[in-house]
Amino acid sequence: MNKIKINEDIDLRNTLFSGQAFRWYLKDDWYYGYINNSFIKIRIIDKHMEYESCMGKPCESEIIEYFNLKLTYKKIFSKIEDKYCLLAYKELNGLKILNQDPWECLISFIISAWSNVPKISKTINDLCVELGDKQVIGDEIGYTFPSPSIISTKNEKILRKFGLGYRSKYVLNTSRLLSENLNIIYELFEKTYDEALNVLLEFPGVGDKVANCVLIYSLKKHFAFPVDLWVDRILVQDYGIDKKMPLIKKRKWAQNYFGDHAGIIQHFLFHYKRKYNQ
DNA sequence: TATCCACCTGA
DNA sequence: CAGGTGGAT
Repeated sequence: MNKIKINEDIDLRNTLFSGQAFRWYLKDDWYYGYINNSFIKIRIIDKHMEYESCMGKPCESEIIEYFNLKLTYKKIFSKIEDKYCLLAYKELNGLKILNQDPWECLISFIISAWSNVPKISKTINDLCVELGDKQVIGDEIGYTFPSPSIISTKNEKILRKFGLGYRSKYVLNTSRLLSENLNIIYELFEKTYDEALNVLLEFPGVGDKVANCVLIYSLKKHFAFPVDLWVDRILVQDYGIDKKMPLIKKRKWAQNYFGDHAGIIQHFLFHYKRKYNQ
């Protein structure tokens, strides 16, 4: 059994089921999912993460990167005085913001538009089962997330069968744009938040919310701040922001208020609101 | 620039 | 009605 020593607390349930990733599931005390598009099972026992993957992928360094284990949350929140942030941090200790694969993340959040977590997960899973490659760990079967060139060979009608609905043409056209050169999104790691945001907004089905999700959940832009329905409620109900304020203004207000790690704070507030508040 | 609404689908 | 976007006004 492979093991990684864990220094900070990790809460796998809150981390993997807080709406930032959609393909993890729990079975027999193990969490099954994908890191860099490779099937893996993990669990935490006595300050160690135990894992089993297929043929050495993902490797230890990829897992550490995926869970952002080098980032010290305590340090980030020690500079925060806001009471809601501190409450969410206290209640959700061990929640991590993941570094997912940007391509899968981009398509997943395009699919997430005006939907709900169970349906998003089902749709993505159907897509992978139909178009991805099979991977096996023990008795469990997994499927990789299909590449842009594979999705590009399909048409809107086929994608609708997977339950994508009107998002089908967004997924198809975004895939087509990236099928020639997927590097366009991996190059965003090197770009600033604003530059990367503007590149993402060019893709069909990607607005300010989806782009900011991709930036915070896969491209390590901690300043990114997705304003969805729940975060909007938080800003209006808890921070007294005018409900009528346009979405982008709300986002900028929050980034200014919360600072460099606004996106990380956002995820704590978001998950806390969903879990404990109405 | 700011508001309005169609767009798939399943609970 | 649900974790938006794009197009029109």
